[in-house]
Amino acid sequence: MDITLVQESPFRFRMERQGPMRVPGVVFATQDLLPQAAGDKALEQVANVATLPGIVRASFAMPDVHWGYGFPIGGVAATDIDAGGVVSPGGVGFDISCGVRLLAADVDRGPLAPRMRRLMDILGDTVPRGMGRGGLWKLSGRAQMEKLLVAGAGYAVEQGHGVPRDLERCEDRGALAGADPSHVGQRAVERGLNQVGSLGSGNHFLEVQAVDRVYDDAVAAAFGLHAGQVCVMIHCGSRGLGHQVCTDHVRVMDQSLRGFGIDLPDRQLACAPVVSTPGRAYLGAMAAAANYGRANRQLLTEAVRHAFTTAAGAVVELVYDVSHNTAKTETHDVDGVPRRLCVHRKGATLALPPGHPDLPADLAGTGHPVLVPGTMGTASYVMVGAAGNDAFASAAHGAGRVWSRHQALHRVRGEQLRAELESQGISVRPSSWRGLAEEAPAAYKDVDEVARATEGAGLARLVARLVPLGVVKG
DNA sequence: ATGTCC
Repeated sequence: MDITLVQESPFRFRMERQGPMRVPGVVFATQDLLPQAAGDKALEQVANVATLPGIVRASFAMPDVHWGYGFPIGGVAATDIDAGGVVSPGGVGFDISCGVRLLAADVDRGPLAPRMRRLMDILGDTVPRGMGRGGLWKLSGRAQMEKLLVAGAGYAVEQGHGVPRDLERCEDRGALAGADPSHVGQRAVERGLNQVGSLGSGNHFLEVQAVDRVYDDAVAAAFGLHAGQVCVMIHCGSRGLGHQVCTDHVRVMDQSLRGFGIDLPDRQLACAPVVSTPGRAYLGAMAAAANYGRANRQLLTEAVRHAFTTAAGAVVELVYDVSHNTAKTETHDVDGVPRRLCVHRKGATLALPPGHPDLPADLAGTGHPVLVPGTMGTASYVMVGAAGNDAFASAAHGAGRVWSRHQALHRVRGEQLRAELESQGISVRPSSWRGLAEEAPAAYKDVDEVARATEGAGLARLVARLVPLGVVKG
């Protein structure tokens, strides 16, 4: 297909429907943010997604869009469940329920400074990270795992890992509905037993940050944030369990495609009707893995609280926890008619507008928090859902890669990067030099530009900018 | 993203 984008407005580009595309493509970006490298396949993936059975409105891409497995990362696609719409594991990603949790401390960066070294030492010693290596909580076996897979962060809190108030500030109150552990295979369960409360690797991290700037005082106050305040941002997912769930169900769907008569431009878009045996099985397993990811972030919160209490006598509260790799059943108006949709958000954050019934009561008038992690040398953003978002209430989830991991390794040395960050006053506790180099700030788009485009496109509004003080790197 | 190949 010949991919041509037409600029519709300053932050919105349109890809006309052609060939097997059932809907157009829509990319929210500035010219500078569009994938431009020769051979970049992200926009081709936006077009491929537009061919999926049952897709409605458009195949959307957020400002941080980049190439991924089947779907682009930063892609949003909704299918009509009652009109043969499909669910695709590639539209969620291998790291099911990968997401971000933001915590706010009752201390500002100035007073914390003398305690920062000790705080980072404790976090560095107590936050499990890297490949394998275990987690904070070892589950006893499948029976206990199934409770966690159904109740997510709620099960962790019930078992003493956190306080009930935490759940008030979790998307879906900490548990995605519809989890069916019977569709989570034994290998997935075994991989997950010893990884609850672990960061993993790749782009996952735990950062101590400070609120650098507030754009909306009222919303920031509703979120419990003010300028100068110390925060902690946790970015991680469902580890080996989520990966195994994706692998297992992609295989099943790949084999069932012919039976459903589904023709795809890319085998990585393997999918099945939501209303089908493999479709329901995947969604049940996906929700279970999503809940594992949420419990994972709940356990890591406990390590943060311990470190802040010990190093600084400070109290840490949950601002919000969002997943940015999910497929959720939601009702949206399509052409003026309410439809039950399967909304895939792969590297995209739920961004409900003020007044939406699914918001926590104390944020009902504010809107859904949108957490946009940047890079360890730049900044991260807190945004809030806005009215008029036609991408099914979705927004960006991060900066978005521009260099492949291979390119980053070729151009950056981990030891040198750490020295540069330390000289900027950013404390770094890596798990490997290679992993650090792959995540160099230069490997990413400009997160300030991504946040500006996200607001300009009407997807979400700016609330606060956070800057890193210390990085515990997965 | 991932016991970076069962």
